[in-house]
Amino acid sequence: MKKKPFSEKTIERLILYRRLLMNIDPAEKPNIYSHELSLLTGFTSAQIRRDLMAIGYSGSPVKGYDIKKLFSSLSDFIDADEVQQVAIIGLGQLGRAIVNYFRGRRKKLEITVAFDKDPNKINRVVNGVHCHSIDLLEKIIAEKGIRIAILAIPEDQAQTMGERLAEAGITGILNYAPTQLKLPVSVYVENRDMIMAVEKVAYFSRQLDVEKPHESVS
Amino acid sequence: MKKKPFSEKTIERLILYRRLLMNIDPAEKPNIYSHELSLLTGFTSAQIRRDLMAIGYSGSPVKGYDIKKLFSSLSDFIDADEVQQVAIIGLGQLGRAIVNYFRGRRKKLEITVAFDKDPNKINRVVNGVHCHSIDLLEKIIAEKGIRIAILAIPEDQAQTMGERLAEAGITGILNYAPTQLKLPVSVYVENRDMIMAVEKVAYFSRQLDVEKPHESVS
DNA sequence: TCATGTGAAGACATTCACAGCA
DNA sequence: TGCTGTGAATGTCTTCACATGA
Repeated sequence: MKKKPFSEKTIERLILYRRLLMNIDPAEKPNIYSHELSLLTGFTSAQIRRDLMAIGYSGSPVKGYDIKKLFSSLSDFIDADEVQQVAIIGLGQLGRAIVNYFRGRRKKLEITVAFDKDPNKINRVVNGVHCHSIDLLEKIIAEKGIRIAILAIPEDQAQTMGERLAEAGITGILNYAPTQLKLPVSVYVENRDMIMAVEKVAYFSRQLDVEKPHESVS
Repeated sequence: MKKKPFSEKTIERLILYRRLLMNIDPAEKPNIYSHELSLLTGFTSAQIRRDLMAIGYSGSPVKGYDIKKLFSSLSDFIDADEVQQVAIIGLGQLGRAIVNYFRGRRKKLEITVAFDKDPNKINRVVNGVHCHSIDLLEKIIAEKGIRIAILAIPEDQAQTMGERLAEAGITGILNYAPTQLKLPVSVYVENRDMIMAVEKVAYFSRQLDVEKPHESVS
């Protein structure tokens, strides 16, 4: 009856566990211990046991976790039953890179349509995805029942486009524009500003340098 | 004497505050209150006051925060004194998109060199950045004293390249490959796997849909 | 009056440490 | 013996709520 929602951090870890398990052949290695997952992920083994407990998966004290079953439990939890369609807005260099990189990587997620305003792209297939005029956004999203969008457009258009997406029925946005979208709480927004990411890395890199200025004298 | 380190989340917020202030003309609007920043960011005003307190900036109870001074305090905190150079590894579609997007956006951060193994790119200027052979990685990073790298290469090469970077003196890596890099703690790694990001958005989007299935009956 | 700065409380997340089991 | 599952403890982050000051 009581379903306490999972935190963003927990979800990220669960997604990571699954990705790591993908690289293991269950025929070669059928089981895995929490301390092994700890080595692979960098999280503590207690953390991992708690996460797996949270999705209701149980291992065996003798064999650890059954990789095949754990993988499938994680997938049941992470994925929807049906394939979730994703729309990408903006087929500039970044948009095309994302489409390219994404295609075929996940069974239950598919970028099925793109939107752009460049006439050279409209009604053409770019990197395997059909590109429509941005004018048809609302119509096509409604027709296809799409709920997820990736925003890869310049910042000055991001807020307006975010609003259009929300209005069109999108409930999840992955935003690559360096803009803090102001949208109703009924839309989940994940920001991936690259500049901020570099700034953050630069900051922490610098902290490490300060602690241990030159490793020249080893 | 005691400097308790800033958390990643705090740093992210500080970077965001600065970015938002960039969009405000101090001539038009010289001051800003914490509750105004709260509206812009979505964080509570108490949170914002604490963050600004943490970097030692004080506002006035009457006028709030002086935008010009706050901006400069934030910059002093976030930025290094000198320009920090950044190397990008991999000039595929994603790498070029990043370079393109990044150039000239921040005064104290500059992508000064790229590496690739494609002979068609080596020794050419791509999107304004000189591309070197990956064979020269260690040499050029040492010569230029670069400490920050962006990894935009396929996952099967990411771990090896991460190790080379660490060995070459890099202390901060922004990793776009879907790989959990195993590197010494003396290197700060920020992962930006796009697939994981989409999976996360898909998950939370779905949670919202479940709570409020169809907004058709408005 | 209304905003800042902040001690204290509260919420949330992680780790400890051990019972229980095969 | 050596793991999982988990109550309890600890640690971290966020918010509350109010003293203070113009």
